[in-house]
Amino acid sequence: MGTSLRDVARLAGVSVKTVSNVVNGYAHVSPATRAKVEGALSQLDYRPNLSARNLRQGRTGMIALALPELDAPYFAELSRCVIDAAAEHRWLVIIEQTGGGLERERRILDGVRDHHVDGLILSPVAVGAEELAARTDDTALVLLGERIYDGPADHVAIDNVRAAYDVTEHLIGLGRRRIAALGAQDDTASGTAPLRLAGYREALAAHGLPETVVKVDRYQRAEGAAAMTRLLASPEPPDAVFCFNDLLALGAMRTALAAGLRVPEDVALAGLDDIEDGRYSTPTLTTIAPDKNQLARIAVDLLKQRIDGHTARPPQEFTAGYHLIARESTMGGGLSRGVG
Amino acid sequence: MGTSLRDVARLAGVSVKTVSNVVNGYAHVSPATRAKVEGALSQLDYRPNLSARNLRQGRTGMIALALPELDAPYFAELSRCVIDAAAEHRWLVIIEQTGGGLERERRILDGVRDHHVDGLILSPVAVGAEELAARTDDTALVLLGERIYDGPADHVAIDNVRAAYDVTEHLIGLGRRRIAALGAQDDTASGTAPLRLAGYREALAAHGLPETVVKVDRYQRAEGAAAMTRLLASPEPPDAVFCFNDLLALGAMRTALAAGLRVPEDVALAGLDDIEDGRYSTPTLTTIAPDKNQLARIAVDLLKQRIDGHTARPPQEFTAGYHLIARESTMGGGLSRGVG
DNA sequence: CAACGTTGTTTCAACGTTGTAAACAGGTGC
DNA sequence: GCACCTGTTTACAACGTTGAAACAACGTTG
Repeated sequence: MGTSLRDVARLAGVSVKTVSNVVNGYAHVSPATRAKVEGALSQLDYRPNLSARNLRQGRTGMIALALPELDAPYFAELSRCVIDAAAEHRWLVIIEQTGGGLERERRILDGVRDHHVDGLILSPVAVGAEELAARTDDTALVLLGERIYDGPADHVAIDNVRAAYDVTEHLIGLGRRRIAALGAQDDTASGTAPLRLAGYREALAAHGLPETVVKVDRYQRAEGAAAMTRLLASPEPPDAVFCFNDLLALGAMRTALAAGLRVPEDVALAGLDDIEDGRYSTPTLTTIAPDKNQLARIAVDLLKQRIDGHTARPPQEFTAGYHLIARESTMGGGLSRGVG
Repeated sequence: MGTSLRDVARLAGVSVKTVSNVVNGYAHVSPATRAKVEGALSQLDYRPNLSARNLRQGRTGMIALALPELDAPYFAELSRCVIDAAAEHRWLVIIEQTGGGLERERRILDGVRDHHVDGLILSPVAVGAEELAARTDDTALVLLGERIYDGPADHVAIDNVRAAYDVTEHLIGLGRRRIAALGAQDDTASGTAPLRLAGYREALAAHGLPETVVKVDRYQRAEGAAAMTRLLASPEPPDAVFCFNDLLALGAMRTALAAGLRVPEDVALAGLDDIEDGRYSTPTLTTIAPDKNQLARIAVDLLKQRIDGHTARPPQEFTAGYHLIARESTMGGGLSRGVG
């Protein structure tokens, strides 16, 4: 359908390969022919056929980004960063949604060849280290956002243990003593939940405080709301809750306010992710802000290295930065409270 | 790199084309050879090379979805629906972010051929009807979510005028009399803003009520917050505000609560989009819920028709359903109020 | 001036797939 | 035995591109 090199070559009166050379910026083309060819190129409005180019070169110029759900704000924001970072390498990004399920994560790991992307950035939830090690596909792979010990692939994340420690210590520093953790998960070996839990425990232990842990199935508002209901029903409700992500925190906040509690006076709340919602909730949400752009950039750059063939290098761990943002849900100063 | 038809053919002792026939489910293959070939296929774990197939067939099996920003919750949720709907046709989706800018929208319209996607679903913001009509690319195109009059492409959206009318009437029905509209835009001919404004005006006119209109540049929380500040500073502040999308409403809510107002007692707020955030804000947000799945499905199906060659059909308009969800930000019953 | 390197251009083959058309086998009917 | 089906399989070419190698024209060097 579109114009091909053949058409351009015919019009310019040169060979197909010469046109190809001009298109690809090959050095040794005489100014005269180059001018001729470029004239023909723009006259016919030539666009290279990527399928053909990819077939010839064995590359597709596309990478896949597989994450649990696009409509979780954290992942949407992260996706945006990845797409932007990939654009710098002239890569297109195909987004796959795993739903956090083992079955679909497996299918994606296994089916990368189907789509013929050059590489895959996976934000794993269910899949574990041995699964990963056993995969037959040798497409470049980078893991994003979870820690899989001794995994067979490069990995980027923030230091989840330290981040959780920092949040907990922030709450302790504000004088809170009954600090609950909301967001633990049924003991999956992988995942960030155990790491965040570890950081929380370390901080409490360092100050000799007791721990309260509430589990959830998924990191969604509804789960946060439900878990908070359980917490408030306990004989000694917490005076602070560290939620393992912002969505849980926003759900918990909804429950607390609806129950007539003041946030943070009666109960302080903190999350992790720094999604935009938390900047506009009432009260605004204290959180850990991972450097999403850095995460995305490192992931993309690592993938690029793998794809370009530096595959000899053993899998490595990379850590992106984060910082604590103290807002009204712990510091107060906001004007919200429940109707007592 | 991967196994090709050639390898499978060699192993099965048949021709390449026979393997191709088996892979593609061609009817006239004897059970014996089919069995042989299928054995070889699974033994070698064959996966078709999409680049080659696409080159041969002139199709890529991918569509592009171009929208302003992936990290606006409405678009993230919509993307999810589009990806799911596209998956039913075995299409992959490449997401392009326009930032709502004219320049990038133009580049995408013009550059579709670069990526060699089979079709494009565009959620236009800046680009107008005449731009669209002038485009040289003949790739299948469906417009999503905005109304471009007499556009040269199929178009899907909800009935924005009626939706805005419904929200406004909802507010009137609750006894509000000073109802402001938040979210008008500098007179761009295209876009949904004029439509929503029209619906708002119709409803007010039907009840002989005065109008107050506040403009914003972008549909983001921060703009909603700022615009609300301006509204509250006026001599006669509104007792209800219809925000043209949920993000604006959440920003406005933040400002109202921070100013010590009770929502909805002092000022009722309504939005449009039904993003998840609004179900967990305090108070929860009254809104119009467009049927996002239906929007996505219609858009994808239309694109499929265009791609499959029913191009003779003139461009059409399609309307997806919506419904009003009355929540605490207008109905009350929530427990949130500012500190008076 | 012969051998050689450089620059500019072309020819050729191949990437993996599938549509077309043709070849082939095994019938049936006459 | 021949023409004629139907079902099954194959050879060939082509999609648009680019690496490798070949070639021609020229300037440099020994």
